[in-house]
Amino acid sequence: MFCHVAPRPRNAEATRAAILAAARERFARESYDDVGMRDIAGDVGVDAALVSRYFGSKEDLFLKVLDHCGDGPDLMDGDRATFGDRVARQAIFGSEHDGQLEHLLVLLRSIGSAKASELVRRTADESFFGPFEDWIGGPDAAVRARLAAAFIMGMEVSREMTGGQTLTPAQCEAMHARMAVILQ
Amino acid sequence: MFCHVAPRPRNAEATRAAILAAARERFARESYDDVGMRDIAGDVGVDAALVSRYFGSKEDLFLKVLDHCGDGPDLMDGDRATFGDRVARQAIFGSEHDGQLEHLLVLLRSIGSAKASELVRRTADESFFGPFEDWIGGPDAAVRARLAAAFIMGMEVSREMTGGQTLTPAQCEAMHARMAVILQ
DNA sequence: GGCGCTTGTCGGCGGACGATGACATAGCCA
DNA sequence: TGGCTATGTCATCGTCCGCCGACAAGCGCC
Repeated sequence: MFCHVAPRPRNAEATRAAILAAARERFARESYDDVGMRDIAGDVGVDAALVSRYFGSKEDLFLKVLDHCGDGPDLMDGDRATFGDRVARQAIFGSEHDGQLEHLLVLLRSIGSAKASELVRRTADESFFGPFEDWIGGPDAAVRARLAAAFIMGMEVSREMTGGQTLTPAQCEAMHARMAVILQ
Repeated sequence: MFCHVAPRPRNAEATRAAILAAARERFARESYDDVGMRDIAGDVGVDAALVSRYFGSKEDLFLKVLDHCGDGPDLMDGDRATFGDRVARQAIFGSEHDGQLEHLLVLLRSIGSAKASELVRRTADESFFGPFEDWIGGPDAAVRARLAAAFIMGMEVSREMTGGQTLTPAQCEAMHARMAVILQ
């Protein structure tokens, strides 16, 4: 029997990227404290020491993830007109991969851990709120960006806390859509 | 020199209550994972082993804190008519002791830690959302309660993440007040 | 083929944590 | 006063974590 798994090709660049992707996924699903270097390394299929070697410390890795928040699908992708409906659906019903909200989830999970919170505080503005404000545009863009982000994150929190047993999701979505319209 | 601090009087009931209060304070400020038994014990001025003895495990202590969420000042105290303004002010500007929002903060901090999150999921409904729905009243109380709670928590998250550098808090508050009115 | 650099693994160190059982002491009651 | 129980402390265990230095294995080059 060949009981070995296929060994990862010796490609530092690809391995680095895979580690970063796995870390991003983990940090979007669990808190900074709950994610261990061994977990991330296990996802990729390498040793935990390699993660330390490539990214220095856990803090540095987390910062790298924050830096790359602009990659992949974004909640700013798509038509402005359908923003409310689109985002409300994801925030309230979730999605198998939480695609567009992944960046916000990373920020959200950092709440609590003093270390991660501090790191986020220094980077959230330039890496997320700035582009978001620009995308929203119009008067009071900063205020409306923060209100929208707050509402989305709060909805995520609420959904996780209650496990989604609200009996009227349609009304929830309708109200959220209305709120989004108001913010727009 | 009398270099000893005044020893705590031997009163199990009072000590128990002090531990519970300190734990509640800690859990409202830091995440479940970041709060250590030694921290709580240190706040009260007792040994960490005593906390374990009185409350069993850290989980049990956390559950006790959740049970006593109904004590003290509550966000449901006060006139319904001023609910939006009052809560918006605390959520956006904060307060030295975050008085009325303390319960929500405990719930909020649990996000991330898989253990705490699971505990909250089982108790949030009956200990918080239930009374909140009853207090709100009217049609779709459940939906509106969750929307309001989500918005408040999201605002807390946002405030902590950005460190409160938004330049137009007055407009923020005005918008939140309008939102509260809409929900009401 | 053999050398040398890159890529990755292994074992372990030091520290923090929750939990536990043995021990000390204060305060009450006879 | 002398003992007894409630109250609190101390030392320690096992576990998990981030991190690091030493080692093994692949791959290009002469």
